[in-house]
Amino acid sequence: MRYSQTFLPTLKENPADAEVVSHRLMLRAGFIRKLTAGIYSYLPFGLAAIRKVEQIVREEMDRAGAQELLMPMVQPADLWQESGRYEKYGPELLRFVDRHQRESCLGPTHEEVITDIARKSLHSYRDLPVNLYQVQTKFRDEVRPRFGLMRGREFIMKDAYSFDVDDAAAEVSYMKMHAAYKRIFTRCGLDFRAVQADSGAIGGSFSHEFMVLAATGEDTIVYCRQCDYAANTEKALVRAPIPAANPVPAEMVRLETPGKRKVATVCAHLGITPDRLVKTMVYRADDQLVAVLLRGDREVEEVKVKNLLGVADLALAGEEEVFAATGVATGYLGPVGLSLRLVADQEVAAMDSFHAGANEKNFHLANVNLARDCRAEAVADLRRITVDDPCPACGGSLGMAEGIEVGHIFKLGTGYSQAMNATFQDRDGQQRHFVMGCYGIGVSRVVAAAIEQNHDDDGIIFPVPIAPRTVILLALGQDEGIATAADELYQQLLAAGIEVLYDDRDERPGLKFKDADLLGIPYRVTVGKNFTARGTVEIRRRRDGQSQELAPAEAVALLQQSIQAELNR
RNA sequence: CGGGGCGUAGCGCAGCCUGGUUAGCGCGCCUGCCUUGGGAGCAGGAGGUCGAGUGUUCGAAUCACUCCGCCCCGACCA
Repeated sequence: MRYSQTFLPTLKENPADAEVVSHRLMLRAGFIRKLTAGIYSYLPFGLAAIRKVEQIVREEMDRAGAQELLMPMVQPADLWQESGRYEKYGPELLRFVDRHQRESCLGPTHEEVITDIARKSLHSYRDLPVNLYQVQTKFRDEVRPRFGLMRGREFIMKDAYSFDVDDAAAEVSYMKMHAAYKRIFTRCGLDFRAVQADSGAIGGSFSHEFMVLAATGEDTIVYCRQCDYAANTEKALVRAPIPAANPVPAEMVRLETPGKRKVATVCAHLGITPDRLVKTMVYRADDQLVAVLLRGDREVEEVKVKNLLGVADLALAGEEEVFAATGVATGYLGPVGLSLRLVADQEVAAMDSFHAGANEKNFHLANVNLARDCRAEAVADLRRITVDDPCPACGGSLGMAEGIEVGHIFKLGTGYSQAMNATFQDRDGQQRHFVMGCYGIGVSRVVAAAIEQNHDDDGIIFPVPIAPRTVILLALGQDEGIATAADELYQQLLAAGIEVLYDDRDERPGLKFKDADLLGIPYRVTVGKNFTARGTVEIRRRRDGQSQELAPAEAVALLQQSIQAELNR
């Protein structure tokens, strides 16, 4: 492919509305263009990278025994009403009516459609197991699309759905996908972690997220330095603390703390450390106010609170709201005699005594004991895990990292098959519900994540397997001999089966180098002054800038070999 | 949805507060010369409903109101 005939509109300057690296670079490298908020066109090179990922995904899904199909994007509302999600899904589901006034929606995911297919066409246990997948554009009307392809409203996703006769078989399907996902992301050349996304309420872990490690990740994960435990921090369980040695505290004491409302200032005033103070955070959980008790030096993990309370909405309540409900200004709130629902972190329950607000302006209490002095309706793990906590699995030491979620697999069980009455007949003639699993990969996000993880100040640094082209050939200068040699080398590279972008443009060297770096093509071959002088061309690796001078024929052989080696990794 | 910011040429911006010639600058684009190993130089040129509407005014990119769009920060997810 000749650059002079390629649609590759690179930008010298940074687009104003792109903050994140991958977004900025994809725009600058001419990979994508925005149509409207969260909706992008994929230009030829952006599409090429996406196709590379898709190809790897297809190969590995097929290898794992899954079969590709393609389902509609427009879906009738009644299917969603059947599963109950038409109400539950919320505004992220884009709804509309067609000319016949039929309610419809754009598919954000395809459990309903696939379950409908299964119930109509899978009738016997002999038909199972089945795993069907598609690579398709999804639409989710995200509250807040951002970061280019990282969180678009329209995005390309591979989604797979498995159908099994029972739990054990479903687990086998699940493990196959887990293994396939590992292969996929490894083959893409990404540094990733598979993390637990749910902590085994059913006696095992049946949901994993696949995280590409990158500083700009939206999620934080914890991992163990001793064992293979890894989890999204939101879901990482904190080990229950050992209860205090002396469970019989002294009597409560009222202490004056004038104007001291923050943990730090209260502690300084009282001469204690934050781990001796318990803070009372008030949340609005759906429509109710709930107080959450937590050690002063800890942070609430809102997902855990949400799960404990079983609510859909959780947000810190405003000061006025809290005052209206309790008559106490925030900063002096405490668990003793508080008129709100009260839940406590397990750590608080394990303390023999602590300091807390007195529910009276300018006063705090000392020697409070949860069991003796407060009426907590629940004690649970409600705080965010820290690197100082022991590994929930083995007690080892933890590390933390930022990650981008590119894949998510989980066992669905019979939720959908029951709601939609999808059954098969088993060996004994019984009708039974399919045990399902579903498995997603954000294909377009994988490309963005790859760039977040692999770039420098000059541009993208693609891993070979997902690079839109593996080699960029530069012809520098007007010299006839150089042009001829470059043309020849181009033909040789093509003949060797190498995907090469041949920069044959009549441009100055600096510009060509800059574009080559920006595009992130793994190998650059330059035919220039050294060819005129010594008959050699330069091969330069984008990742580390390592370069060498070689005769053209040797260059072709070396490239072929290096590329193959990286593809087989 | 709440909070903050921005809409002026393909891209990045100035001009607006303090209304008043043909609305500017850099990059990119076109033509010519020149140049060719890290985004060259010179000369000439094309390109604008100043986001939209309404209003104030003799006069609006500039002031007011309304609407639309986009970006960033918080609650969701591939």
